[in-house]
Amino acid sequence: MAAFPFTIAASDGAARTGVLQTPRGAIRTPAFMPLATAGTVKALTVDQVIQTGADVVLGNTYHLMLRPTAERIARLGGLHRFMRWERPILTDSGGFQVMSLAKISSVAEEAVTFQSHIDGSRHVLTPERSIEIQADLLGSDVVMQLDECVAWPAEAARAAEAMRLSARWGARSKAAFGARERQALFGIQQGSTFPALRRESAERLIEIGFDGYAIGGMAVGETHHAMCETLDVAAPLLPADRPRYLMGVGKPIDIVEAVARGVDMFDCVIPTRSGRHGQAWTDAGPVNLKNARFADDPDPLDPASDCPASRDYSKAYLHHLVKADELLGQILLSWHNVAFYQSLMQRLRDAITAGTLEALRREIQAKQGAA
RNA sequence: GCCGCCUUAGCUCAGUUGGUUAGAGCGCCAGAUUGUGGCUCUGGAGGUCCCCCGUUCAAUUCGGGGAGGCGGUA
Repeated sequence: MAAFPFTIAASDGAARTGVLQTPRGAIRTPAFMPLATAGTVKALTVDQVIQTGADVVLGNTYHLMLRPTAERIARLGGLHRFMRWERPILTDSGGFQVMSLAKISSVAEEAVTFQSHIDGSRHVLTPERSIEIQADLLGSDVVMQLDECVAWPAEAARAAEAMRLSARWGARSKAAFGARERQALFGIQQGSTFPALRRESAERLIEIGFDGYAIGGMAVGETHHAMCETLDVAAPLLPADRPRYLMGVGKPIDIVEAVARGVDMFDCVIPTRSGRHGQAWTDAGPVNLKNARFADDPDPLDPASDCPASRDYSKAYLHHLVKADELLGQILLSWHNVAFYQSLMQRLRDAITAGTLEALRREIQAKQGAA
């Protein structure tokens, strides 16, 4: 397969900054991918997402295969045209959502079967079908292999079983994906918090050979400390010349610590979901705009921001919108949060280039550490 | 004027066959949320049970009077 060029422009300790070049545009790393689960970054227009500085968004096999179905999206010209996002899209394989969302699911060697959370209908997802949906029907730029993600905490034997199944599914995914010029396939490391399992997983994935390597099985309930300890082991096991993607992470403090350990890509529900629930992420940590103390606060969230949502609306107004359950409250806070996360990534990239990551890390630890 | 019904938390209402700290929903005040069910969950504060008198060991509950509200009727 033709790997997307990944150029590392600067390093600072284990951290690195660079560009993953795709046919639909550059992804500046470290990168944060807002979630466009159902073909939309919830509450935001494509223009707003672009304004925040996002290079890539994440779409979801599980949701889109159920509604409106992958075949319909294919008939309508693929996911990019469907949602009017012409930049890169990374799609998740559906494995995680089957675990976390489906009413009933069972995992077998051949496939995972589950019942839709939407209407209870039964579905079967194989590694090959997940590749077909992502690569052929949705037209994803970065395709993720189907994997099995175990909940935390996990017994070592259970984690090993899921890790090895994920590796076998990785091989099947690679075979189904074949050689493609304009799309990339990422493998997913599993193994919970067990160093030996992370090592075995990495070895199996590298033997198969992927365009990028994800660290899965994190952000499933483990502590920040446990995540950092796992990353200490897991990240260096993955090829340094390929992008490393930590799936589902996280809070600003999580992202900073992962970047310092050599991770290049992230996705997380936090900025958009917490925005819809009245929470704004700021340099001083998360604030809940529902709190009565903002009722008379005339200042914006961040007067120095380029984002209109951060700069032009008072906290008193945002408080009112959230309390009144107005749609604009969800829109403005989602917009602000996605912009804040993109700003954070830009600061990380700049700090790595300047060799000052440690200072930024300490600053964010001090301000966001308790969050 | 007369008849009937009603008055319990900020709001809408349960309830107490008379018996320790009187409840719910919503609202309010906070918290949770990590490869998104626009879902949801968890705490907390808040009451002169309309007022007065009486009966009773004990009244938000029973009786009488009063005040306010709603409906009907002259």
